[in-house]
Amino acid sequence: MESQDLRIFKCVAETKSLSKAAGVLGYVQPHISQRIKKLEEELGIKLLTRTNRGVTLTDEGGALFNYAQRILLLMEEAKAEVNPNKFRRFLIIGASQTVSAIKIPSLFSSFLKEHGDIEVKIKTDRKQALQEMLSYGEIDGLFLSGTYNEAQFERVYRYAEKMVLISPLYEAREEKDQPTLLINSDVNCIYRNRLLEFSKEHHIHKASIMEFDSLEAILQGVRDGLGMSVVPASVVKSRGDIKSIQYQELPEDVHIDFVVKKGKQRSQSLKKFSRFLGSL
Amino acid sequence: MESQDLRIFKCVAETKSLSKAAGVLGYVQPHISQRIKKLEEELGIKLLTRTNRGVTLTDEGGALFNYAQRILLLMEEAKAEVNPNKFRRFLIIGASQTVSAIKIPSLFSSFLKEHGDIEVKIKTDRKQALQEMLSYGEIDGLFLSGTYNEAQFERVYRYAEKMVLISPLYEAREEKDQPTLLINSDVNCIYRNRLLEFSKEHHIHKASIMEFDSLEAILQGVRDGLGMSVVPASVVKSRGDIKSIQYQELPEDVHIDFVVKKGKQRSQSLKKFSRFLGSL
DNA sequence: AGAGAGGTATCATTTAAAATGATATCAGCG
DNA sequence: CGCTGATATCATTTTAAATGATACCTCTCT
Repeated sequence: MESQDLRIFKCVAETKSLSKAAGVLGYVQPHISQRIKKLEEELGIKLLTRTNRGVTLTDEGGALFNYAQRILLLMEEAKAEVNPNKFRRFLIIGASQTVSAIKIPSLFSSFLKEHGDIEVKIKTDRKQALQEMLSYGEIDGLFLSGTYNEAQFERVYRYAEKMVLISPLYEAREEKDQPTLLINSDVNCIYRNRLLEFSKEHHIHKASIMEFDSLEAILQGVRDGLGMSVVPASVVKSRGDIKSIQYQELPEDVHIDFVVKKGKQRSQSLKKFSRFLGSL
Repeated sequence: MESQDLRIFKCVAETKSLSKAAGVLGYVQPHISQRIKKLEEELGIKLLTRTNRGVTLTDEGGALFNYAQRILLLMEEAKAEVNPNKFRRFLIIGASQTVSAIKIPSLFSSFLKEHGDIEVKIKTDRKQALQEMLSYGEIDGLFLSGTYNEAQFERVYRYAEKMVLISPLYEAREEKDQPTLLINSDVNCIYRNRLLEFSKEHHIHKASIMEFDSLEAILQGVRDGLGMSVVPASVVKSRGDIKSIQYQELPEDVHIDFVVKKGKQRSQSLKKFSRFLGSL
């Protein structure tokens, strides 16, 4: 009985299927079938009852499953103990408010479904501060948009997001010559810059500007008729805000990049996360 | 990192030597060297410091050693839990008083040096009773001498032992026509029978007979001048009894056999014990 | 009843890893 | 200096893992 047998068996127990387990582990189904068979022969006991729609654990299989979990966890722990830098099981990922608010929650929830043993922390800060953290190794990776220090960082994933210009509904709108611009206080924020650009394009010169450091505050400001802003499309689309806010899609996409430090040894967890992003 | 790597590493840590570990595990030395090297590369850390006379653990190696012990123990536990009959880690061995007194202690002490995880119990009883126990599966194996039920049992090991006729020193001897015979109360005891045979050979017909069920009692009886007996040579040789007892080696050896039940599935522990006996 | 979907089992074959054998290297010791 | 007793390297063999093709079973849908 090798630890690999336990990994395979654990996966079979969890998926309740030889073929599903094969899929998850990246093997071909007959291999799983044979490994389990061999394990059963070695232990001298049936671990699974095979049915035409999957398998279920026998009592002994259940007992082995418990042990398998404990043993495999201990092996992970051992690796983490011996070389914490390489095998630690948590990730610290940086992201701006706008990115973290929208994409991150769903992203990590599906990541964690596959890798339940990895802990994830999100650090939200200004783009510049986050880059410094990544540079000093305080965080493992960083979601950002726009330019970044390409000498130091390396992009491992990119996705595109629509931007929308949001403004108050007519009823809520305050009466003024020029609208107020509600922007993020981070001077590197791509949405902030897009809004300022937009105001130039439309010759809104004397607009008053309010800075916020939270996305929620900006949205509430728009709802209350305070002024207009630019945010990721998914912010308004994923909420009930469609009724309380008027929005208009901007023609170009914003690209969100996930970058890591160049040259640095990547932890197992970071590798898994990168692989996960690549598989999307 | 596979469990096999941990087994190898554990053995290296215990023997403090790659070549010794290779010997113990039945591998060739370069293989151990490569496995450890690969493990170190995988973990990204040195586990051993190599010297010209063996190896010592680094701090990280020590940490891994702790985990390895726990993990491997858990794996043994898992097997024992899933199929207790096959993987239980204790043996119950039967032996007559005469055998158990002499050979067993040293035998098991060296067996346990190699297999510290196996528990051993010795059951001492009459030869017939022990054979019944073996037949009913109450014991795993049995040391005996002379004939046994060959249809049911199978010999896996045999060793020869000298017999000695012991008698009191001249000073202690009681004055009688015929000596008293001190014999084991087990009618199947080979020493008992040898003594009775001896007495016939020497035409000692009217000897009085005393039966004892303990070897110690017989020895003490001889010391006290009560009479003569036949015991394994090692009994008198391994003690300080050479001065208090007079002895004479008998010409033929007695053969002690270790037998197990035919056809029965042998537990891992029993297999290990048989292999150990074979290696003597 | 027949065809298809979705699962497991079997088996011959390929591929990768374990294990070996021969040999090199290094340090200590008489 | 040459021997001993240890580890390292490397080409080779042997063994085990993994695959691909295919068979088989049972349930479902038409």
